[in-house]
Amino acid sequence: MTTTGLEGFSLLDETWRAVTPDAARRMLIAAAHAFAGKGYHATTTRDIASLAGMSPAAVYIHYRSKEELLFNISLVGHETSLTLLSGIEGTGAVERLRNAVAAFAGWHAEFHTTARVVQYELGALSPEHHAEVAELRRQIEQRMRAYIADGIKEGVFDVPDLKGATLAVLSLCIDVARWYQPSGKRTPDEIGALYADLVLRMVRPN
Amino acid sequence: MTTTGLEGFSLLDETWRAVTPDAARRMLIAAAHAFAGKGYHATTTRDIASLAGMSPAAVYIHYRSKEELLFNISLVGHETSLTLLSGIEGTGAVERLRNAVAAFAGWHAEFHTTARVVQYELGALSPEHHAEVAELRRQIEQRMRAYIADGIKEGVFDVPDLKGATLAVLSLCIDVARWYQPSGKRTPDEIGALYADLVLRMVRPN
DNA sequence: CTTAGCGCTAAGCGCTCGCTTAGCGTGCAG
DNA sequence: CTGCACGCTAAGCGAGCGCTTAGCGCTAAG
Repeated sequence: MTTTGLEGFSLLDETWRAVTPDAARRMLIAAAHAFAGKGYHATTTRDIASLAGMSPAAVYIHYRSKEELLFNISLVGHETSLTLLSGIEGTGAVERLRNAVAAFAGWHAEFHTTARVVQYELGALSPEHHAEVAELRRQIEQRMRAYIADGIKEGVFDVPDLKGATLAVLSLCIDVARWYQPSGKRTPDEIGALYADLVLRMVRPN
Repeated sequence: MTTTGLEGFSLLDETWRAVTPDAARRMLIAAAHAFAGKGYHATTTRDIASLAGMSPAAVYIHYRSKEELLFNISLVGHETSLTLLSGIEGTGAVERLRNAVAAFAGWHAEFHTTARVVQYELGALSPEHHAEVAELRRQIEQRMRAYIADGIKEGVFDVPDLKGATLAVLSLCIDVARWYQPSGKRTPDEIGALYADLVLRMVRPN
C-alpha cells in the first residue's frame, strides 16, 4: 500500500498513455493534479515529488524545471482537445455542431484536472512555450468557427456576429473546467448534452 | 512624476471609493492589479508595496496579511457585482434578463482586473473568508435564476432545465473576465449587448 | 567477479518569501 | 517649546523555495 494519493488515477486517465518512462508519467500526473488543485505557483516541486511517491530531486531526472512539467501538461492537453474537436463527425451542420459542443464541453468536465491547467495556467508558461500553445488555441478557435460557419452557409444557423458567437460557444465550454465538480449532480456526458442543446438554441434561426 | 504605474487608475475605478485611508486604498488597488496580472501566489508583498509606491513593511500597517488584502478585494468585488445584478430594472422578463446579462457581462469586461481576482483566486482565501464570499455567490446565482424563472412564468422563455440554463448564463458572463482585453475590438458595452442578445436567443421559445 | 551506466536519494546551496522589529520624522495637543 | 501618537521605513528573521551535487544500489555486459 502506497500513500501517494494517485492510486486509481493513472489507470482511469488515458491522456498520458504515451508518456514514458513510467516515473516521468507519474510525475506529470502528480503535477497535473497539484497544479489543478492549488495552482502552479502555489505548488512546490516537493508537493509533486511526494504525490508521485519519490524524492524532491527525482523531478529533475525527467524534467529540466517545474515550468517544463507545466509545459508538457499544457501541450498534451491542448493537442488532445484539438484532436478531439477536429475528429467530429455528423450529417449536416446541426449534428456536427451538436457533437462538437458535446465533446468539447464534456472533455472539460471529464478531464477537468488537465483542463484547468490548460485554461488557467497559461500565464505561468515561458514566452516561448506560451507562443507554442497559443498557436494550438488559434486552431481550436478556427475549428469551432468553421462548424458554426458551415451551418450559416447551409442556412440552418443564424447568428448576428460569427466571431462573437464562436467566442461565446468556446467560452461556455472552457468555463466548465472552472465550475465542474465530480461530486456534482451532472455527469460529463449530461453536461455535454445540455450545452450542445443550449448552443443549438442560440444559433437557430427565428 | 511618480513611477508606481497606478497614476490613472484610481481615478477611473470607483469600486474602491469607500476604502480609507488613502494609503490603504492605494494598497488595495495595487494588490488587485498585481493579483489579476500574475495571480495571488505569484505576487509578492514587495510587488504590491512598490506598485503602491511604499516600502514592503507598509502593507502591514493597514492589513494583517497578504490574504486579508485578497479577501478585501474579493468581498468588495462580490458585493459590487451582486448590487449591480440586484438593481436591474425593465418592463417584462425579456427586458430584465437583457439588462441583467448586459450589466453582468459588461461588468466582467470593464472591471476585468477586479473580476479576475473575484473569479479565479477564490481558492487562495482562508476557509472562513471563502465561506463568506460563497454566500454572496449563492445570492448572485439566485438573482440570475429568478430573472430567467420570471420569463418562464410569463411564458416568454422556454428552457429545458432552469438550473442548467442559469449555470450556463452565469458561466458565460464570468468567463468574460478570462478572455477580455482592453486592447481588443469590443468595448465592455458591446460585449454586454452581444451577450444579452445571445442569451435571449438561447432562452426564447420555438 | 568486476565494473560501467542509470535511476534515484540525502543533503544542502543560494535565494526570496511573508512578516516583524526598532526607530525615524511629522503634526498637533498642552 | 515639549512630548507623544501615528504612519511609515530600514533592516532583517526564520522558513521554505527551485534546483544542484555527490554518491548509493541495482542491472547487466565482459
